[in-house]
Parts: sequence; structure tokens; C-alpha cells
Amino acid sequence: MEQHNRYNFKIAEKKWQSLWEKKKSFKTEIDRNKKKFYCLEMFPYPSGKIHMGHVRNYTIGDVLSRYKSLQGYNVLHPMGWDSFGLPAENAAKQNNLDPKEWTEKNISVMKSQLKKLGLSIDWDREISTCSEEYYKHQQMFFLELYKKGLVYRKENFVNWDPVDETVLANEQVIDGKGWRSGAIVERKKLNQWFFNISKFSDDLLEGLSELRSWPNKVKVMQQNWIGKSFGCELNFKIEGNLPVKEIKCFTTRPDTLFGFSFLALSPDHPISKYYENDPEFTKFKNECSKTGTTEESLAMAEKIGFKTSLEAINPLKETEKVPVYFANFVLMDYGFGAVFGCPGHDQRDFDFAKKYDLSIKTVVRPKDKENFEVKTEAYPGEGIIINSEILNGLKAPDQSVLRAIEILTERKIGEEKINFRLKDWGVSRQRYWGCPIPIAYDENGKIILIPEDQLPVKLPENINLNCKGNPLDSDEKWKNVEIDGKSCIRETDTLDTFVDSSWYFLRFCSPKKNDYGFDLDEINYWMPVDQYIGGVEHAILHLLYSRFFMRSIAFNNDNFKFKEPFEGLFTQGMVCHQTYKDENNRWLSPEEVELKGENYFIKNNLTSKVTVGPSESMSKSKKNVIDPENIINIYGADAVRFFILSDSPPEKDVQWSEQGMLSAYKFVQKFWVLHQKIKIIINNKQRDKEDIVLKKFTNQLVNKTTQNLNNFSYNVIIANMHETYNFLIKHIENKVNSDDLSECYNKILILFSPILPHLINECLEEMNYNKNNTWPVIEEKYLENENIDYVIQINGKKRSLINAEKDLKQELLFELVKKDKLLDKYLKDLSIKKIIFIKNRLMNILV
RNA sequence: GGGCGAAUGGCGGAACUGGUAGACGCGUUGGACUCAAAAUCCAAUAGUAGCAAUACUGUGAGAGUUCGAUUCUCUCUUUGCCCA
Repeated sequence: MEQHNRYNFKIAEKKWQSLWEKKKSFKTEIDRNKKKFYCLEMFPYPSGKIHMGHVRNYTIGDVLSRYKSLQGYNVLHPMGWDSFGLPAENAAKQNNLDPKEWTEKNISVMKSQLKKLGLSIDWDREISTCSEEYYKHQQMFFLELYKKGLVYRKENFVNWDPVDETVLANEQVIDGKGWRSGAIVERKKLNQWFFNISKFSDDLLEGLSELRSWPNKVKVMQQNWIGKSFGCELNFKIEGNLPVKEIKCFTTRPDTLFGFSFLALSPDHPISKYYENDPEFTKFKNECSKTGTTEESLAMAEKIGFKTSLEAINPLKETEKVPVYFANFVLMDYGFGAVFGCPGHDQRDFDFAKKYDLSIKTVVRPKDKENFEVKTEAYPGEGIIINSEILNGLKAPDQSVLRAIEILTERKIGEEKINFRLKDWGVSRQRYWGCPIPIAYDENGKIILIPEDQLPVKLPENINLNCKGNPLDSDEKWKNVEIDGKSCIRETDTLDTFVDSSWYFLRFCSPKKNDYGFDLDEINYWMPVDQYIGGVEHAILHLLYSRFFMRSIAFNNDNFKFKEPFEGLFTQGMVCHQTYKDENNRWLSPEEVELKGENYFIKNNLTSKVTVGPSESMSKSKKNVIDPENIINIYGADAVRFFILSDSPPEKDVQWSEQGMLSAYKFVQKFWVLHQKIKIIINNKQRDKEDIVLKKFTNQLVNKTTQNLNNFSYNVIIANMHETYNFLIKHIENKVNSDDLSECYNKILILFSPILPHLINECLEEMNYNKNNTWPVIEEKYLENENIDYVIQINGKKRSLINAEKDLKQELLFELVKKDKLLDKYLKDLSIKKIIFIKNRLMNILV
């Protein structure tokens, strides 16, 4: 092909991008005559550059947005920045910068990178959570929730890094050590702010059933996280030398009470106050505080206990007394900080009992084992209750739990109770780069709300970040404040960044509104988000927090027309790449290696072999990253969009492949050549009979593409695009009717436009097609075939195909079967036992 | 240990409510063009047997339902994710 005919993506992409920007093509406003569609992708953290995960995420969303607007929807497709958070603070510390400057620089880089992808985003709605403009409203929400009683302050345990003097999030604790300092993390009690998410436990759980287009997987994960459990609250009578009469405890297995052998209390249980002066207990408690606060670390840690002088009485067998321990595996904030130990049927209790030589009784046996006894490990499974007097013979746990609760209720020792695993959301962070909590304390430590007219509480600038602990805490000037003539001290904690992302989807609906975080009319029009797209790693926290936030804003307020923020959810898979290591076991980036024959070597160095590791999700630490901007510069945005959708279904992981990328680039080029050929034919005004074949193909394509878009089967759409190319390039070798070709080609271009917006707009423009394109309508008459390939099976095996007219009767088809030479040898000399005939499909002959 | 999902050629994957398994792409092989290479184009490409037509086997393993199973049911294996 001649040089001048090549498609120059650099020129074309730039041209369309600046045109879209100039004309504000994707600017959206409320239009009550149109159905709305709110398409939202999880907004990025401005870490520096975009990565392939972003490319995939935003391409998926962009294809959907463009498709929906071609279908006539009023599409809201905004973008913003989740711009508070730890990396900025750390980067600032390391490079002696201002987090704000660092963040803003990253935003401007990433914004220009996103624009190069050709996304149909309404940039007029851009927001950034670290702007005063945004966090001012967040502070107002905080106060609003406080007034509604949904925010409170209490002492709680945190992961404390004694070297950095800071609180760590659970995921920042690796093997019990701080991820930065490497110091052993301690549990420390701190005053923290909490959102009362547990108030909505049941509602959040119930609400899941309404989310019909969420992946089931995510709903199950949230369900487990909320962890509703049915059980019973018990009062154990206590004997001993302390003024303790009763201890409350929650259990889901009251039916195993006859296997009771110890009572375990959290080291933080109120009763611990009697042991405050006991040096042995202090030692034990210190030991416990070395274990983290996560359930997992508690489960992994060795079970240790401290024996008290108390004894608990078995409520179902009052002659039986068992010892009371403090134990490291009991959490104060679950149940009542006390569990009854039944070593026979709980592995944790079993380990503990073994260690302290406590009795182990078998009270459940598997159905099929008559003389079962617990010996080397606990038996937590189903079965029949034994050795339990009044409960004997009941099916465990279904019958026995209910019966046990009945008995305990009758005897007024306990009552039925529903317990949740979901804990209140601790939002305090001892960090600088976050939204300041709009609270101060007077001289007596009383909580003072910052008056609304003094919002936002701004972060101080030019702060020294290289101090130990929270920089805000050491800024005396900022900390001391006068409110209503009283001198107060500001709250120096900032809000968890998950708070920022819990309402940004509302802000996008009215991003410029100054007096409140959102405009009620606007959100009642736009919300809920029709399609939310992002990584599955946010399946629990971010999505649950957002669902909570929506409920807390709507708490005692009937003006919201929706309850759930995200109607539809799609979780895309990750982008993976092979990993490479050199002879010294150091990671190598794909640019540093070179393939020669079967083996990889370090580039320009054929003596140094490279070990190829498995393909894993791209990460800086493993160096298996491909820089999107670089790739866009080489192949163009359309080709990158095309490739990132092509190889795998979007919900699964995709392998980055150099060849695949190249093939996508070639497709763009090939299509341009095809376009030139089609253009000539159309301009020649060639007359011919109606092109039924082309019309049928096109209508089937419209049908398939529409369905595949609705199902997120984007990889199949790409396959269909290849097929379309293969079909057209052959088809136009024949004599073609120009009018029919033009009509069909216009439709095909529109079908392709969401995926290759620059190339297709270029083609549409060259053809002078109508600028206001709409999604093609299917002409049903071209979907139906009058001839069908009937599958002919003999004894269930395919033996022949017969092409015949549609709606053929069984007898007539059988006449054709008899004439079919291929079938002769199967039917000859054999009697036909039965014929199965499926209209318009197949005939199965049993002989 | 519990929950959810997955398993299809050398690779990524396709297959509507049970009805032609392997679309499409990558890779590989052969050919054309070229002094040569790249690019491009053409052809072949699940396995086994065969010159071929064709036959048999084949969707992780085993059973079941059915005229017919990648698809439905049960058991198992491997694997991924989440919770512990």
C-alpha cells in the first residue's frame, strides 16, 4: 500500500481529542426528556502516572458511555481524583516536598495521559478530594452525622508502630511488623472517632438482595463481612473471691454447653481491672498486645491464657464449675468479650484446653459413628447431640441450637440474640495529608463542633513532616484555636481516605455547588450510578462504606429517591505480565530483557540468562509493568483500547502481550485500507441488485454487538470486528451495490465507534455521514434466514448437513435425508427405530 | 477448615434457553512478493490412522439423566479468590 494511504493515528487522535475538548462534546446537563445513564469508574489515586489497570478500567467505562449515548441516553461520565492519602505524605517526606504540590503535579500528568486515551469524560465536573472546596463539604457531613448520633468518639485499640509513632492500617502490618519501619507492631489504646456503621448492619445486609446486577461474588463477600449470626446471650454465674456475680457471653452454639470446660475473657474485659496491680497479669497483657488486632493474626498466634481466681457455673448443670481465664484470642468488641470454651467442638478451644490441661468432652457425634470421641482435634461438624442429658439425640446444630435457646430462655439464663461481625468504622488517622476533623476540645476536654461558618478547617501549609508522629499534633499554631471566646485545641486526627470516596459520586452530580456537598434535585435525577466499574479489591470496604454513607445522609430525611448508590457493579480483572529475574534473583523489567530463540537474556548481553517467572498482575515491585503512555505513543490510543479489550473477558485477568498489541495496531491500519476501498466503491455510485448478503450480515452484527455490549462480552465484540473486516474485504471484491454498501457501512462504523473513537470518527467524517449518529436499529426481516443447515444425526452423531428451506416439515426433510448420499451407508440395511426432529435445527435418526 | 468460582488445541479464548465443539486472535508451518529482510498477501493448523475421501478419540477424572451433555445432577482432582 502506498505511503500516503497509511492512517496517521498521531494526527487523527490529536485532532479529535482537541475537537472534543474545544466543543465540550461530553459536557452533560440535566435533561428530563431523556433517560439518564450514570457511568462511573472508580476514580484514581494520583500516584504519578497511569498504569495499565487504569487503561483497562477506563476503556471499559468509556466504551459503555459512548454506546449508551449513541442509544440516546443522557450520559454522565465524570472523572476525579482520590487525592488524599499516605503515598503523598511519604513521597513528600522523602523528597522534601509539599504533599499538595506533589499531588497536583501528578494530577496534571495523569490527566493529560487520560486525555490521550480519548475518553468521553465531562472534565468540567472534575473534582479532587484534597481540595478545600471538596473537603469543606465532607466536614459539614461529619458534623451532620455527629448531630444525628452516627459519629462518636471512644477508646479503641490500634496497630501502633513504636518507631514511626503512628497508627497503621491492618494492611500495613506485615507479619506483625510495620511495613515501613519493620518494628514489631503493638496494640495501643487511643481515642478514636467512629462512624456508627453497625447501626445499619441489618439494612446493609438486606439491601444486598436488591442489587440484582452486582456480581454475586461481591454480595457474598459483603454478606460474610457483615457476618450476621444467630445465637444466644448467656449469663454465667460466677463464684470466687472478687465482687463479680455474672459474666455475659454470646454464643452461636448453646447446644454444646455440656461440653463447657472453661470461660475465656478478653484481656480488655472490664474484669481485668481487678488484676491491674498483678505483675503477672501485666506481663501477660503485654504479651497479648504483641499480637495484632486483626482476626487473622489472632487466629494464627499461639493461644495463651491467664488463669483467674474465678469459677463459672454451667447454667445447664449447676454442679459443674469451670475455671475462668483471660485469653489472647478473645476480642473485646465481638459479643461481650467473653466466650465459653467447648474444646470438643472448636479447634481454638481445643488448642487452649490442651495447653492448660482442661477437660475435653464430646457432645456431638457424626451421624454414622456410634462410639465417637474427640481425641486429636475438635469436631466442629454436624451430627447428633450426646452426653448432654436433655439435649441428647437432637440433630446438631439445626434442632439442638433452637432447643437449647428455648431451655435457656425458660430458665431465664439466656435469650436469643442476633450478633454481627461488622464493627463500627474507625475513621481517625494520625496523619497530615487527609481531611481535618472539624472538632476541637475545650479546657475540660469537652467536644466542641467547629461552627459551620468557620469551615473548612484547612490543613496548615509549610508544615514539617519529618517529625515523629502526627505533624498536625506538633503544629502548636494550628492546634490552638479560639471558638466563641474560649481557647480550644483542635482535633489533630484526619479522616480515613475511605471517607473521601464514600460520597464523591454525589459530588459529581453538582460539583460546583458551594453551600452543600450536593444538590438534591441533581442527585435525584442522576443517582443511583447505573454502572459502577472498578477493581474487585474494593468489593468490601469502599463499596460498603459508600452504601453506609448514603444511608447515613438519608437518615431522618425522606427527600432521597434512591437508597443504594450503585445500581450496577462490574469488577474488572487485572492486567498481568510475565516476570523476569536475573542470575542474582533481581527483578527485571520487560524492557531490560530480550528473547532469542527459546530463551530470554538481558538485552545486548547474550551470556546472561534470564529466568522467566509466572505471569502476575503488573506491579512496580516486580517490575513487570508496561507504561501506557509509551505504548499509546507507539501504537495510538485506539489500538491500545482495542487490545486491552481483546484477549480476555473484562471480568477476568488479561495477559499483556506484545504480539497481541501489535495485532491490534495492524487491525487499525488494515481497517483504514479497507475504508479507502469502500470509499471508492461508494463514490462510484455503482448500481446493482439489492445486497441481501451484506444487509443480513450487518443486521446480525448489530444484533450481536448490542447483546455483547449489554453483557460486557467486549472480547467477543473484538472477535466480531475481525470477522467483519474479513467479511468486508472479501465481499467488496464482488460487484457491490453502492447504496446498500453505504447504508451498511455507516451502521458498521457506528457499531465500532465506542471502541475505536478516533479512527471511526475519521472514517465517518470522510464519508460525510450524518454527524448526529444513533445506534442502528435492527431490521428483523434481515435477521431471519429462509434456508437453514439442518444437522442430520445418526444415533446422536452428526453425519451430514442438509441445506433446505426454513420451517420444513419432518416428512419433507426425511425425503431429503433418503436422497443424501453421505447417509446411504448408515441407513442401508438397517431399520429406523425412532426419529427425533427439532424444527429448524436437526433430525436425529435412531437405527 | 468454611464460602464462592474456574478447568475447552501450543497459548488467550468462543459456543443462544441441552442440539454442527474449537468462532476470532496469537503462535507455528508451508507458499507468493523481494537481491535480501521487514511489511503484506495466500494456504494449513485438536489428536491418532490414512496419499486421500474418511474413520475413531476428544471440553480436568469418574458416574448419572437424555435420542443427544462443554452446558443439567452427584462424587472426586487440581486451581484461583474471599473468610478463618
